[in-house]
Amino acid sequence: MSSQVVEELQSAGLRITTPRVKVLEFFRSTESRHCSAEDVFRHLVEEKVEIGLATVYRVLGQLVDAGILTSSMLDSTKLVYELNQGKRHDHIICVNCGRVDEFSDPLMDGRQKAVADGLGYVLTGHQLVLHGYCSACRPKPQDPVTRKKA
Amino acid sequence: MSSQVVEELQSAGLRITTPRVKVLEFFRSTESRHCSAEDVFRHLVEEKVEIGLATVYRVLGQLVDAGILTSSMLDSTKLVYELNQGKRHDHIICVNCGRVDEFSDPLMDGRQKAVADGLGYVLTGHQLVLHGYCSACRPKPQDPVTRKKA
DNA sequence: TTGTCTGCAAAAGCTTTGCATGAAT
DNA sequence: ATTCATGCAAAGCTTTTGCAGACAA
Repeated sequence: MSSQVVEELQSAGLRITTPRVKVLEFFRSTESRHCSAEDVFRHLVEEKVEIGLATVYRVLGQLVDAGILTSSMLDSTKLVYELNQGKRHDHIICVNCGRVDEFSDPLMDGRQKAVADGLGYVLTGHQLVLHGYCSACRPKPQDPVTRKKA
Repeated sequence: MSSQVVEELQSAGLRITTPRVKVLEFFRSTESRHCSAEDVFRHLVEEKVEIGLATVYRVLGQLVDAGILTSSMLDSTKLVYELNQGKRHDHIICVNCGRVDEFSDPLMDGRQKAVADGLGYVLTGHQLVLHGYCSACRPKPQDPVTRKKA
């Protein structure tokens, strides 16, 4: 049980409990940055951690409140959580394979602020997800289907 | 029963039924452009229309498929529907009073495409909602709370 | 008539909550 | 010893689906 994780929980004012440690360790160890509550739950159950789904939801909420995780609605059906690495970002998701990439673009932020201003609003935040075909899924020039006959 | 609505349904290839007519007439008559299924259902029930919530959902889906309505997730808990007035747009919602405004900004679209390109994606769509304080809800210069003492 | 639609009730999918037990400090 | 957290089951919300009866064309 990583002491880094323990310290992180303590400085967030959270008691050290198995569910909290395991959930946070999971995020620190997994390749897949974006996980739903169900994803986390299944992973932990596979690792023989005794935990309830309701607890996973509760812990995820606490970690978000503590600023350790962030959550976002990537697909309009469920929340996904990821480690908060400081820099705010938005997501782009491949409509074919589900791959998710992150980005942050000051010029886009500027446009959002300008649009809000123009409508008399003081911008406080936004929710943005781009959809498209990632480089692996989009038709390529040398693709048989799209290549023109000689 | 408006013949305009009837024609609209017919050219969409939909049979003329009471639920379809009533739902569409509701959108053509209401001030509030953005309504959830529940909103539509309650309004119709108040007007003594005999209709089931499941039917409202089915009809809304059909009208969206027909391009007569569009739907969007403004608050991450439920879909809202609105008349499709041709021009694509995004929304900005007041975090205080819930007011919704619409906008469309070519420069912002340009940034989205540029960002997608930069990540190797072919952009196909997006989901965007801005959040902020509308002109009525934001602190104004002459506001007692914010005005500096002389 | 015939194929489609409706209403109702039940179910599905994600998330939250009530409650008694159990663990952390 | 207290206080807080957990697990389970039940409930909440939005949306979908199964089905028998009802309706449009």
